[in-house]
Amino acid sequence: MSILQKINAQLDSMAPADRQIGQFIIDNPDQMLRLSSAALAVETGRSQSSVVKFSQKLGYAGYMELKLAVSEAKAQEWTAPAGMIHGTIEIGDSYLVILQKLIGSKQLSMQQTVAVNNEKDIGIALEILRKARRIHMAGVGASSLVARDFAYKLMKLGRNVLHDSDSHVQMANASTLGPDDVLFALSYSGDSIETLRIAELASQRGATVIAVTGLKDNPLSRVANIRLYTFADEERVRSSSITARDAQLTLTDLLFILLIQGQSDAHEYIHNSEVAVSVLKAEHP
Amino acid sequence: MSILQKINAQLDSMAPADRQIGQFIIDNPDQMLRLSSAALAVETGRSQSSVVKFSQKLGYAGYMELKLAVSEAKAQEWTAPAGMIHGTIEIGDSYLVILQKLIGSKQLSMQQTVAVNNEKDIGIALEILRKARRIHMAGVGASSLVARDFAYKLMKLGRNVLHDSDSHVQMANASTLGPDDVLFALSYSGDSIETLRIAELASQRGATVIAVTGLKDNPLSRVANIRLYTFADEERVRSSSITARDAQLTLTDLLFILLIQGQSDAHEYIHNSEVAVSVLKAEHP
DNA sequence: CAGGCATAGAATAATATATTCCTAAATCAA
DNA sequence: TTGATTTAGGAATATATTATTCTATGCCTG
Repeated sequence: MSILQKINAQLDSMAPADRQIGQFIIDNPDQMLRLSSAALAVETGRSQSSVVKFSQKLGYAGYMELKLAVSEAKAQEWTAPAGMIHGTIEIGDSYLVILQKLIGSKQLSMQQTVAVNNEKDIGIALEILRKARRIHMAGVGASSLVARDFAYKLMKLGRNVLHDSDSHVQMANASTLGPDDVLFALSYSGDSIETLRIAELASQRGATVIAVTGLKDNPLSRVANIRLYTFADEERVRSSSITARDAQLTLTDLLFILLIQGQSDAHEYIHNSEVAVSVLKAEHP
Repeated sequence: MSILQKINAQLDSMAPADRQIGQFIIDNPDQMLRLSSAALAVETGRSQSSVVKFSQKLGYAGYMELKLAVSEAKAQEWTAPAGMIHGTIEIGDSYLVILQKLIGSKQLSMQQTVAVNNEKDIGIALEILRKARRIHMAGVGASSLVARDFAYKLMKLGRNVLHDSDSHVQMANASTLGPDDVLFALSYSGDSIETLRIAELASQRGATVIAVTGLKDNPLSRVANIRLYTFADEERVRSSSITARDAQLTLTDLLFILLIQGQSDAHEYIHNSEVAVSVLKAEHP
């Protein structure tokens, strides 16, 4: 939690002088960075000592430390954008605000997604993907596109991957899975009926099931042997699965990169696939 | 460019005292933030005044300003990760380093992509998409997935969109386009032969062509009426089109959000599509 | 209503920063 | 080579900033 948010949260339980100082900092963090404690006191109509005490009450050694904390918070704000930190994208929003909210929530989803999966689980999933005789990707709707993207990438590494956007075909394929095979199932809600049934079938047939779902408890991850999670910032970009898709892509990209790391001939494979595709490029660019 | 990089770049052309101070700051930025000018002088074996002068030579009013700049740079480092700022993901990299490099380059691509397209061009593209009788999406390989993702989204808004992953089908469809129609063509390189031919055909038939390509000059954007650009940080995540795809998605997501903003019944459409899909969800989650 | 307690400003002490000044070394010109 | 001139860089100092202590005031509680 950034210092600005922290101040904001505590604002109500503060004494008048502190509240006034805190409010000013929240409203004008940039200006505050250029003010000395005395100057800030003048701006807020309070005393210089109150400013210092304010800083100390927040747990900092003094005003200077507070300034550093604010500067840091400001710098991270472009990452998780300015002002209305928890705003949904609204009808009246300006172009710039929409931009910031969109980028901000995309970034948040990405960061949280890598944060909620610990290295150990990722490592286990990698090991399973490495050893798999055959990998089957399951996912419908938006998740189908992520499944396909991941499938393409694994194919580039020479892995034996199967994916079809038609869930009936997926189901038929799942019926051929065996103990050495892996089902990689994607569903943000974790309760898409087709994906769930496919996972159940794969599980019955002894295949290892890796489920990539949202954080809350869901049927799909209950079926799975390995559970990986995605975090989507639905708060800000409501009514579209943009961030859920970004989170899934972040996770599959990470797995892909890590697979490359562990496969010594990976770059060779990728190079070959690029050369092959380049035949289909225009000759004079 | 961050202040740490700037110092690093100028290091060679600095006088001994300044070089020593600069080196210390580059090596221990965290520590530096907690040191006073005098304390830093002791650490580096130089005088306090040299520290202040060092700050001023870099263009800051004084030591305090330099500290703020360093703090900011440090804070942004998690965004564009630590240390080897221009490193590709290497074989020996640790899990954390890979994570940082991956997230960092994803974020960079997103930020740069919104930065390279000015509001005016985006606005024109939106207007064209709004007025289009029919929108045809073209794109092969990884771009095909982005095209499909964007197509799904526009369908949710009730727009008349066409996409098929098979380039022959795309070409056949393009042959039916007319002056009121729009071809939305995606290709990072801008020289995928199929996409290019489809765009040429669409253009001949009088359709408006919107091209989404990388920044460098390319055949596809030359054919187009409207040129939008994507920025991919291929530097760090080499040998895969991860960031190029992220950039394309960022751009199409932005267009989608902006279309929603300008269409009063958009949320209704989306709501209806969600209700419709929810029939396919498991009943007891 | 007295005593304790919290608030907050004034005054002051302590620190930190910026400037000035000075010296020694380096560079340059004749 | 030598004297003039510049430059680097530290010591000293002036200034500014920050932190602490002290005190007045109001407020609550017993």
